[in-house]
Amino acid sequence: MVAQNRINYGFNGYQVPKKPRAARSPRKRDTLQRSVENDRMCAIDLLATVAAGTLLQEKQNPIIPSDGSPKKDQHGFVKEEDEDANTPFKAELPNEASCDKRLQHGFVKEACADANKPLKAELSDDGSSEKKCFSTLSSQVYDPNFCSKENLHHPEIDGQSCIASIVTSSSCSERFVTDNMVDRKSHSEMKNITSKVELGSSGYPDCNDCNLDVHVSIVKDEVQNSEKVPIGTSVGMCCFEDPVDEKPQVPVNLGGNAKLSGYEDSTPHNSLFKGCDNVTVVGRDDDENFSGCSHPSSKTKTFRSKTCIGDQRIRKRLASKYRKVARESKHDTLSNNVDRNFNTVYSNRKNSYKRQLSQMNIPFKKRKIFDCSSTSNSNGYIRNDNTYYSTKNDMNQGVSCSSARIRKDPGMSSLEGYHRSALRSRDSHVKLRIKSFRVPELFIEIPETATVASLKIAVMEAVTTLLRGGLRVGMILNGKKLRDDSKTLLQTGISHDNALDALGFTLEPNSSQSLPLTCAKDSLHVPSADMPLSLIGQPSSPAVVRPIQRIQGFCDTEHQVTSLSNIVESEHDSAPSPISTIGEKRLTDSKELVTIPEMDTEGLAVLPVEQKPKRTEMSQRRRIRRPFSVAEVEALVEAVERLGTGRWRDVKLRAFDDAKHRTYVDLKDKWKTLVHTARISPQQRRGEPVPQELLDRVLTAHAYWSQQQQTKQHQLKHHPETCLLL
DNA sequence: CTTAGGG
DNA sequence: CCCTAAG
Repeated sequence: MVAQNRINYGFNGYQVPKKPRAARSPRKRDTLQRSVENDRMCAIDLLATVAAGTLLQEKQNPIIPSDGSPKKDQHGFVKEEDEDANTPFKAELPNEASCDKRLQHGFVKEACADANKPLKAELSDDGSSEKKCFSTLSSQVYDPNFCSKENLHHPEIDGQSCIASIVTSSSCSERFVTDNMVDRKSHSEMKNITSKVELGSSGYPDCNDCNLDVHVSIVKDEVQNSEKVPIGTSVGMCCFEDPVDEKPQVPVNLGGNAKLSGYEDSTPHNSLFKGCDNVTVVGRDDDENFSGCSHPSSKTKTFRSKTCIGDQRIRKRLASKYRKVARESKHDTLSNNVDRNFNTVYSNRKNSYKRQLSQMNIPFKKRKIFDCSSTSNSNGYIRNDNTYYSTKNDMNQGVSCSSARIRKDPGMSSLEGYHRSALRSRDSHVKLRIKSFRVPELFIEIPETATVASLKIAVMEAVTTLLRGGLRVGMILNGKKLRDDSKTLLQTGISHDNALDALGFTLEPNSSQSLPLTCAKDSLHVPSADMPLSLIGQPSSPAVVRPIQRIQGFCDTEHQVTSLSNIVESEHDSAPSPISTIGEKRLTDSKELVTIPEMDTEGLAVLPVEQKPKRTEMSQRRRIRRPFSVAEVEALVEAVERLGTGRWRDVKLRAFDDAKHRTYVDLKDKWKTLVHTARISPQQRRGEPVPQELLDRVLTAHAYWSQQQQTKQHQLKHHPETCLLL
């Protein structure tokens, strides 16, 4: 609309803008106007505005839970800029993840003010109930509003001991963004990224998003018992869980660990906070550390976040939706090993999808927040980008190995889902609990006609390949990689409670060749209608195995468009238009599921992030190549004819406003290539042939606007005053 | 953030 | 497409 307003140039010929760009540009005009208005605005006005906003927020909050189809917009998470749609976030966090999330949110606040507000609002939704529930224990801890790192410092908070202190959690979902972002810009600032909430928490294993990150929480354990009493002791009151939901919650996969399995059973009832602490790992004396894992089983308790009985209803609804989604995704169950892996893949895909959706909706600016992905970016860190192996899913041997390194406890073998909390006990031992480790994503490429069995095998192979090289544990403290292995925990400061939030663990490939790991982005691949499968297998992702799967039903039928590429791309920053559409739609349908992850992404991550991404990673391609279709070219040409070159933003708004994956830079680049293409002989042209007619127009327009530009410059040079007048 | 260009 | 310098 903007573009249209401004341009009256009918296309009878090209018209030269009469005013300097600043003046012409609606955007700028608006900005100017706004600034003027703002200046006029008095303090009172501002206050009024703020107050109104507050009220609005409050009002909105309640709505969410009740309304089956909440609008994400309300949350206002996304602050958006024009182009970006509202980010759909879900307010409800019935899952385990929610716990983390919430906790994280509190932290997030500190980290990002922006995200903060919205988060708060959302949290409050559930939060209210949550608070109540937990109030007994310690409302503060869970209260998003109050959550702060400081809380961590007060072990007392948990009535019992350690629970709440989950400080850090990174989310997986973010990882794409983060990675990308980080890579791109080596921002030193640590941003917290939260990954998605585990959907699985809702009880759907497949959906767990949690797999992703490493959640580390360090709690100071005042209590001598190594066992932690989960806050949930009194669980009955607060947590109610749907039995259904419960199952999946187990974040950690304890492949084969009986204890763990037991954990599941116990969890539902006991754990107040699920997801938060799934497993308690008691560090032994080993300096090295993790070796000792305590048993998770009976003692393990998870915090289930949030929901109170009142919310049950919501949860159920979620669950059903979730299931539905799961079904669609074809993720049905988590079974064992292979199956699990398999599921993981699917879930990942799903997650990716979600992530993608979320990202798509998230304004670019906001996305930056994610930059600091928890673990991902760092050098040599394993990039888990999309793929996380959920806790529940046992990774097979290979995986187990990796986990084994971390913990000696066999039960803990799952890569993901470690919660590690550190507790400092009387003997000055540091206890850490690792919630989860991210596993590098795997790409698998397989013919559509392949059997499920073959896919399973492919996944297995990918995993095996990944692990074959061996993994090592990396540690990140305060955003820096801990390289000096000889230092004591005391020396590094890890022994301090407050260091917990800054502590992260990563699994890194042993060999220098971590390329696959690094590269792998997302396991989800849904070919889009317009996306040739061939694109999928691009070098951009040197994953071990490149997956090409056609997953239908993942999206609405009509929208099955999601393509692998899209997903990947989305992670970085843009989402394909088709997808976005789908995404929104989907979100609407099942806000909860989708939304939640996003939220996590945005604000939660507290994990330390590597500040300087590796070169190798940086060099990785972030977006998938998406050739312009003839239709797109035509739209571009048309827009440029009218708007001219040099106004790419306007061109974008005018002709590609709905194509989120086409940035103005893309358009500019495309124009550049079009001009080049038009100048070379048809024989030299590659790719989808562009009608000569269009190319001719390209040349014409290009010539026209180039001259126009020159004229303008000339005028400026010789008659600056004239220009000013204009 | 946008542009403009080089890679 | 990516990356960046400039504005």
